[in-house]
Amino acid sequence: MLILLPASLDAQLQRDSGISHFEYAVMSALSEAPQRTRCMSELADLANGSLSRLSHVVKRLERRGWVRREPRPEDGRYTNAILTGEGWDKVVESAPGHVEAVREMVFDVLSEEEVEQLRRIGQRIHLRLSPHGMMAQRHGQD
Amino acid sequence: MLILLPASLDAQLQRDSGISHFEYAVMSALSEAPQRTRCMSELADLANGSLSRLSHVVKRLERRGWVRREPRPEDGRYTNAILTGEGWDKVVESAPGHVEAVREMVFDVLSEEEVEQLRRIGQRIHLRLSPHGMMAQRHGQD
DNA sequence: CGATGTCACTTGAAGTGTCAAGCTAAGTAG
DNA sequence: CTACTTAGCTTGACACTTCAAGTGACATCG
Repeated sequence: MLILLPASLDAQLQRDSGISHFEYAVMSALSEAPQRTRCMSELADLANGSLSRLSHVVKRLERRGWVRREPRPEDGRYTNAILTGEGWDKVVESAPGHVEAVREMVFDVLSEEEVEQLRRIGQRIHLRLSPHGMMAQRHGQD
Repeated sequence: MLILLPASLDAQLQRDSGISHFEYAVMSALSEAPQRTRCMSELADLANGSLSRLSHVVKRLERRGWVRREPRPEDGRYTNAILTGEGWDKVVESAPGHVEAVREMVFDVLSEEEVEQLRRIGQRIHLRLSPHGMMAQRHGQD
């Protein structure tokens, strides 16, 4: 399940929208940000990827006209990635299909009770894996 | 969680044993087979990968001395992949660390009850995603 | 003011995955 | 026996990820 589910979700996005799940995550994170803008390192964290990977991907998204980059005015070390109008349209066009796929693959086959159980289980495992979760480990509490 | 867990498991294997999760799955599937032997297409299914990907990976495993290939005697279209002695040792050496990682990341943070819930939930989603699961769905095409 | 350090990011090369095309062995029809 | 089809697998080109090294902007210290 841990292999098939991510692969299936990736495949749906690739098939229906021509983008990878990572690209979707990046554009989606931008679409929810104030000014549709975030700096690269923040974006890398949100999309769960390395800065290097993000840099390559944003270069491709820029080439496709969905994102543009500019240095942050008050500190030139930061690079702001900004979702363009076309990028916004792309997210709006891709999102419903992706959400529907998640519903079909996951929520449709579970009862309401199971959804709640999965939420708790996922939360615990996620907490254990996130950097913060490692801290809490010794004190055995969440 | 769906992003972090596979990534963390991959990272553990890469760090401690120098192999990818897919390579581990391939060698593990061979180690459990009669004669430590399976044909390529069967192996691709078991490891949840394409035949092409498997072919490339087995070529690399062969170069590292962990697997060898030979045509099946009674039907030359099939290629048998066979785990070597060294390959067996590699699996035996890698398995405990990987099993322990899964335990730490998943089972340690869940109660017995939650483990049982996760088993049921995983089974349902897996069934929905596997080719057979699509059939079982009430004739709904997508 | 210049040297040094750090931070945020980019780049190029090497490795890996994917896709389409090709190869060989076995089966089938005339 | 020849021609065609199918099954199982391999290959090569291209795209993506990763890793190590590099760049430029700002901060600090003498």
